[in-house]
Amino acid sequence: MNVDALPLLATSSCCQPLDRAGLTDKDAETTAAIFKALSEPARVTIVNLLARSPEPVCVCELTPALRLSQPTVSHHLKKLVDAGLLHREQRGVWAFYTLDREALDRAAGILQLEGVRT
Amino acid sequence: MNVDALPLLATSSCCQPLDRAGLTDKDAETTAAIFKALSEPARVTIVNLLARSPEPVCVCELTPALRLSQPTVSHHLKKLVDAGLLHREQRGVWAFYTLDREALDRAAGILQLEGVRT
DNA sequence: GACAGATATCGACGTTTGTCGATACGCTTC
DNA sequence: GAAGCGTATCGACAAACGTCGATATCTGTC
Repeated sequence: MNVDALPLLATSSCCQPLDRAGLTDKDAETTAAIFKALSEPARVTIVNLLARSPEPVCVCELTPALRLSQPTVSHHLKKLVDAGLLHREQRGVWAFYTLDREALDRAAGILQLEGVRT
Repeated sequence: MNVDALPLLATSSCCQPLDRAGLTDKDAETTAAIFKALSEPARVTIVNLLARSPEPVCVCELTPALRLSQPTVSHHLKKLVDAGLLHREQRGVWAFYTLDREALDRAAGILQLEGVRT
């Protein structure tokens, strides 16, 4: 199986807590790439808009909300899809995007350490 | 109170779930900045090393582990401190760093949506 | 107070990234 | 199949970033 072809958040080693032992260079790279997807204000806003909608959201609705050009919005959407956080769905000429809430959950899991808390 | 002078993860509006309404441009910027701190493999490795240690860790221990130059490691540590994820402690000539586990928890909270799950 | 060692800051460099205009692609309709 | 529309890709550019060598700063020691 070609892991590199999958969205980051679908790979097997992507979502282990940050306090696990034996973190390889590749693991660190994968984890960093996931958070890099969320490291731009425009992409945070996209996730926010999708998180608040129970239905898939059209690009034609995202573009004016972000006040960015259409190619730039498309660029950010691709980054989020590549990271595994969003799903794309074609409806006629329109493209609709959905937030993968489970993927977001798994990303949160990376930040939840296993150690006993006081 | 000058919020800008505080570590990101200590500001009041930093850690609200990503599905809340009324996300401003500034909120998106703050949230993105937090994840940007975790968007580099070297910094992920630093957090991993600190998460696995119950004691503060010396820079002199981090530098060889990261296989990066001392100025570069210092640079990454500063980024993580500025984000509010790490604390710095001076012990003689040595600098020790500690992971702020509560800050990491709050960062995880951003990714945990409040909506009812199916 | 001069010295030695650990860490932070500075300056410079190449790479990556966000942004946009222009253009290509895919779908629907006539 | 031609035209129109929504979206993705391409090419270019400026800004941001990671990296390192050189240097400054701070601390403890003699």
